[in-house]
Formats: sequence, C-alpha cells, structure tokens
Amino acid sequence: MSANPHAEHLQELLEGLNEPQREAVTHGEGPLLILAGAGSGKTRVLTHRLAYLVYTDQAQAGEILAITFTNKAASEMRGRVERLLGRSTRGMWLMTFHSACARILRAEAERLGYTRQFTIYDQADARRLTKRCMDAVGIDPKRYTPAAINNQLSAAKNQLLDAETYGQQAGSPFEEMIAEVYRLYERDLLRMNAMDFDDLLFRTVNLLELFEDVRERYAASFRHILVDEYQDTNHAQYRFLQLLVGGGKAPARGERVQLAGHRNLAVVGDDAQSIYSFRNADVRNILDFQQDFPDARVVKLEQNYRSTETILSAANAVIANNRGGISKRLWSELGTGEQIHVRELDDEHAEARFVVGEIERLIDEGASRTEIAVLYRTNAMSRVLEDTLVRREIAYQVIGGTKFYERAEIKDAVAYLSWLANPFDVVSFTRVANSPRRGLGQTSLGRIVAHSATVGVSVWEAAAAPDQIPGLGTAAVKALRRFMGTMEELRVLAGMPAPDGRDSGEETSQGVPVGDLLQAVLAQTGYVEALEAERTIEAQGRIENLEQLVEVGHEFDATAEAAQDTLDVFLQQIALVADADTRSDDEGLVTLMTLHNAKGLEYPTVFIVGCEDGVFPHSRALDEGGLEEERRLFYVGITRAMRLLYLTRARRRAVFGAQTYGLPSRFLAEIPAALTDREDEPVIVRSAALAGAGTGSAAARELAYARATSWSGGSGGGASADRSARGGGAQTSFRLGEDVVHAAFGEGVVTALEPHGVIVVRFAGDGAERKLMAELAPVSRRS
DNA sequence: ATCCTGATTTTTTTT
DNA sequence: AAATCAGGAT
Repeated sequence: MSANPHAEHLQELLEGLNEPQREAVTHGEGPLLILAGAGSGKTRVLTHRLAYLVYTDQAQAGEILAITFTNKAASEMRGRVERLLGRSTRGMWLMTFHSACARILRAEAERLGYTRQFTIYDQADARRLTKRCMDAVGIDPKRYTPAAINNQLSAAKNQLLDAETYGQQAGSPFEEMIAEVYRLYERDLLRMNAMDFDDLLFRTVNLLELFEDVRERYAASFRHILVDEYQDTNHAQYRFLQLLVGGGKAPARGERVQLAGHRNLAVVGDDAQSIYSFRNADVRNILDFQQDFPDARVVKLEQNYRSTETILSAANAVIANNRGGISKRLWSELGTGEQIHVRELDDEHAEARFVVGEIERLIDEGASRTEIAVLYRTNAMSRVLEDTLVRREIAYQVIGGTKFYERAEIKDAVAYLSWLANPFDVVSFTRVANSPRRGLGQTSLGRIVAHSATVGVSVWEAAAAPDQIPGLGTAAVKALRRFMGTMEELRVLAGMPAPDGRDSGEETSQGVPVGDLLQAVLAQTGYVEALEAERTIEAQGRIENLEQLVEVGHEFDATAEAAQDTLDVFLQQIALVADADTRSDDEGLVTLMTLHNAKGLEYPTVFIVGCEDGVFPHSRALDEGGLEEERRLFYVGITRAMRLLYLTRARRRAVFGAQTYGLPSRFLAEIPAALTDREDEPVIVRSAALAGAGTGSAAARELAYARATSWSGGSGGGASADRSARGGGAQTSFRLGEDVVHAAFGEGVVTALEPHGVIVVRFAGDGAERKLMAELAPVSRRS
C-alpha cells in the first residue's frame, strides 16, 4: 500500500472517519451492507468509498455504477467525489436506477423491438393510456379509476410479471380484468415505441435475462456497484442488481445455477427509513441482504453527527413503537439542545401564522432562511403556508407539488419534440395535434390513430397522407395537411429521418441544437401566438414558462458532450428529472416540501405541520394498515432536524373545502413529554379504551376511564371544576371541535352538534363517528 | 368542433 | 377550494 503513489491522498481520504465508517470505505471485494442510521455520515462514506476505489485502482471511474435516489443527490455526490479525487469522474455511472436503465436501453433498445428514440411516458401519460385501454375493455370508469388500475399494472411490472404471466395466475374476476387491460396496455406501448417508468426497469431486466452477451458485457463493465437508499428498492431493481453482480436469492425461472458474478455490491440504507412501499419498494431487500449474501460484511453506523440528543431521543422513542427491524441505537455527542416545541393551533391558518412568526423570529436572531425547512404530509398543505409566507415577504421555495415539467404548456412543447423523435408516439401526437386549436377534434384524431393501427404504420405516416384516412371530413383533411406541412419542416430541422424510410440509407443529417429546435417548434406551430392572443395574465405566465424551457434547452446544448443523439438524450433527461432535483440550497430561501421529499436532507430548524390523526398518519394509510410506514416517515421527519424541531397541529382544518376536526397525531404521544415543552400531558387511553370497547370488558373500561381522569386531573390548573362535572355523571354542554374523552371509546373530538342534546363524536381508536346523548353518555371535556 | 356549465372528484407519498 | 369531466347548447 505504501508503494501507492497516492499514499498521502489515501491518508487524507480516511482522515476524520470513525472506525465503522473507515471499515466501510476500505472494504475491498465482495458484498457489503452498510446499515446507516439517520445522520450517521452515510453520504460521506459513499463518496469516500467511491474515491477510495478509484485511488487504489480497484476500479476505473468508468467501471463503477453508483445508484442514488435522485439526480440531485447524484450530481452532489459527483461534485464531492471530484473534490476528493482532485479530478473528473467522467465515465462513472452515478445516477438513479431509472437513468441508468434508460441509458442502457437507449443503447440496446433494438434488441427488444424498440428504437433508440423510444419515448418515456410519465405517470400522467401512463394513466391516460390506461384509461384508453380500460375504455376498450369496457370497464366502468365509475367503479375503477385509471389511477387505481394503473397502480395495479405498476405493481405487476415491479414484480416483473408480464401481462401473460399475470393473466395466467389471475385468481379473481378483478385480476382477469386487470390482465385484459394489461395486455392492451403493453401492446399499445410497444406499438407506440414507448415505455413508462416501470418499463425502464422491467425492460432492462428483460434485456439482461434474454441476451446473455449483453448481460456479460454490462456485468463485466461494472466492477463495483454501490446503491444508496437500498431500503427503498423494489423487486425489479433487486433483480437488475442480481443480474449484474451475480449471487442473491434462489435462481429465477430458467436459471440452472445461481448467476455467476463478481458480487462487488455495496448497499447503504436504513430499514427504519423505508417509506416507499406504496411504490412497491420492498424493505425485505435490505432485511434479507445477509441471507442473500451470507458472506457479506456488515457495518453499522450508529453515531449521529447531525442532531441534538433531545431530537435523537424523540426519534428513538417513536421508532421503538414499530415491530421488528434491525436494531440500532443512534447516539450523538452534540449535547441536549433545546426542547422540542409542540404547539396546538385553532386552524391551519393559525398554524401557518405560528410557523411563519417563528421563522421571522429566527431570522431576526440571525438565522438564514436556507437553514429552515417546513415539512408536511401532502403537497396540498403547502398552499396556506405559501400564502402566509408571501404576505410576510419571506422568500421560499416549494419542492414537489405541481412540477415544472408537468405543466400543460411544458408537456405540450415536450410532446412536440417527442413526436418528432418518435413518429409512433400516439400519446404525444394526440396531445399536440389540436393544441393550439386547429379544428382537429377527438373524432378526427380517433380516425387517424385507428387508421394507423389498421394499416400498421406510425401515426406520423398515417397523418401525412390525410386523404387515405377513411371518414375524415374535408375540413379535417385540410387542417391536417397544413399541420403536417409544418411538422415536416420541423422534422427536417430536427435532423430526423423520414418515418416512411424514403431516405433511409442516407446519413441522418445533424439537426439544429435542441434549444433552437424548441424555439422553432413554438414559433412555427403557432403555439406561442395562440397564447399571446389570449391576452391573459395566465397565458403570459405560460409564455414565460416556455421561455424558461427554451433556456433549459440552450443550457443543454452548451453542455452536451457528444453531438450525437442530442434530442433523445435531452428528452430522456427531461423525462427523468424529479422536482427534488430542482431544489437549490444557496439562494436564501426557506424550503417547503413533503416529508418524502425531505429524505436524505438536513436542516438546523425543521417544522413538521399537520400532526393530526388522519393527516399524519394519513387516513388512507391507516385504512390500508400502513401505520408503521407512517411512523417511519415521522421518524424521517424528526431526524432531519439538527437543532430545533417544531411539531404543530391544528384543531380544525379545511379538507376538500370542508372543515374537519382532527385529533392530535398519535405519534405526538409517542414522544416522551420531558423532551417537549408542551404544557398538557398527552392522554394515552386509546389502546386500553379500544380493547375495552372491543371485548366489552367492564374492567378495561374502568381502567381506561380511571387513567383518563387521573391524567387530565394531573395537568393541574382548572381541572377541579371539570372533575366535579365528570364526577356528577356527565357534562352537558359541548362545543364544536372540542376534545373529549369517553369512558369506553377513549379520545374523540366533537364533529357536530345536533338538536336535543345529541353530539357527534369521532373517536381516535377506530376513526368512527358516533352519536351520543350529551346528558347520558360517559363523555367529558378533555385537557 | 368548440364552448359552457354543473357535477363530481380530489389529497397520500414519487422515479 | 380547485381541477377535471361529462353532457348539452351553440
């Protein structure tokens, strides 16, 4: 080792790492599992390991595949590795699963019957196509939404089940129906030379399974593979890795022996932070890693360098309520720090005012806006916060929500490019053909698409010969001819070959740069003109968005490495950007985002708003038995905070425009009161009360009641009046939204007042609403 | 074909 | 509250 010319650098690379970190960084060949608790220096280990592998010549940059969860994380990591190495990491595959697969597929697509210009459909496109297939099968759209059906398809794909296999093992009429949609859906995607997000993984796995030479080539070219956030990988991703490194679970169908390979796979993750099961992530991937690779070296990172001990204690206490998992106990040396601030506000507006007020105070005290993040469960909750921030003139950024690339005008512009690149792309064609309005309505478009399918040519070819299309009116023929004239000009400009192969064999001419092409598209199709004609503020905003997109195009042109395939690469890049990738951390902005988007990030001050049962944990997660995952999400949220943590809850909140009354999140009660500054002790009667209600056991009811009374009595203050009222049998006057406790049902909240002394209470235990006679029921005011 | 209007639905979370 | 959708009028 001392002979290594980089010995000094090596020293530097390992300096400042603790023992387990160093072990992970310097691990040589063979499987490696890094169990990295929150804030334990995971990214540091990953970047140092990447640099170490290159430095010690265990791998060239180009022989490493490093998977991150977002493109943003990838580019940050690349920057850090380059700083460590002191040179470029060009050639290193440092990207998301989806980007890596798209890249492989673009090189190999012909083997699977696609062209390298295949279009990537996002979720909205996929749902639209699903709906079309549902209509074709004749499914009642009232009973099943395209989103729900598409989720089923997505789940199947993530399990690597194709339509045929899925159909064979369908065990219910429902599954038969799904299978039918699935068959159509797959057929259409292939016809359209398009893939959805799940296909990127699925098709890559197909490719590697079907073509041994391809598999061998990629397996040999990636001598080391590293995967971040391994707890959130799904089965398709697991199989992809298995095909590249060898080893892993029992051989798949048709495989005689276990796959051979170098098995140089290092995975990093934390099962306590697995929060993507709704996306078919399977936490067993990380839990079973040691079974998959019995000789794996396992490194646990438990020292936290991020949060105060108070925050960590809260996180540990919360996650302890989950069953199972790999045990680890985070600790830190950063001192006790401040208590966790817990606040209850009247409604979401008051909550927002409180949060923004605290932000103002912190800024006055010298904090920077970049040090503050506000986290919420659902995107819709950002609105009130934004309103308040705007009013108080605090600069902020929202991550997620309506993404830039999901705006209609952006999707339209991109669809024009997609169709130019991929003449089979029906979804883009139908999106673009009548936007701006050209007099080509649904009926005409339907005829064009149907004709292309019958004749077996691309939509482009079908549309290029309007008079061949049966049933098309003269007006439509004329409109289409004019439209296709424009598109032909643009096609030449783009340097794309004629779809009918007229000049195949010729060298594909070099197209103009993407930014210029985009500009030409927007001008020549009349898209911008139509927007200008609207003369509304809205349209003006859209034009500005489009200008921004053109700017993105120009930037792409300026940095494009090879002049080849630029349009495809640009489209692929756009299809796979996540909104998390647009986060900026140097512009003096307060950051607003969902808890999911906060994964992997840290902030000195964190607010988690909406800590109410039904909001967080989310009611739909509760219905589907996803409580533990919600808790992990809460754990993720808590552990984002370095020094200050605020948890807020609104007694009343508008959901779908209607007022709802929510109980405090059950997670709040899981934080030891001593760690917080809340004045009133949380009343934990829920489980006991529910047990009592369920079994009808009088003793359990007594117990729940006794605990509830003594606890609320213990909170001091004006408890005595309440107690006497309760002791007298019942309290008779209640207000809307009041927190109450019932002897058998436990905690609840008054959601309605009815005549004749009847109140409606929703209970925390089972979420059910019950009508009670205020005078007679054993119910009383809480707190 | 297009536009308008009232009804219905939407909100988990995302590559 | 906002967005999308279906159905009907123009």
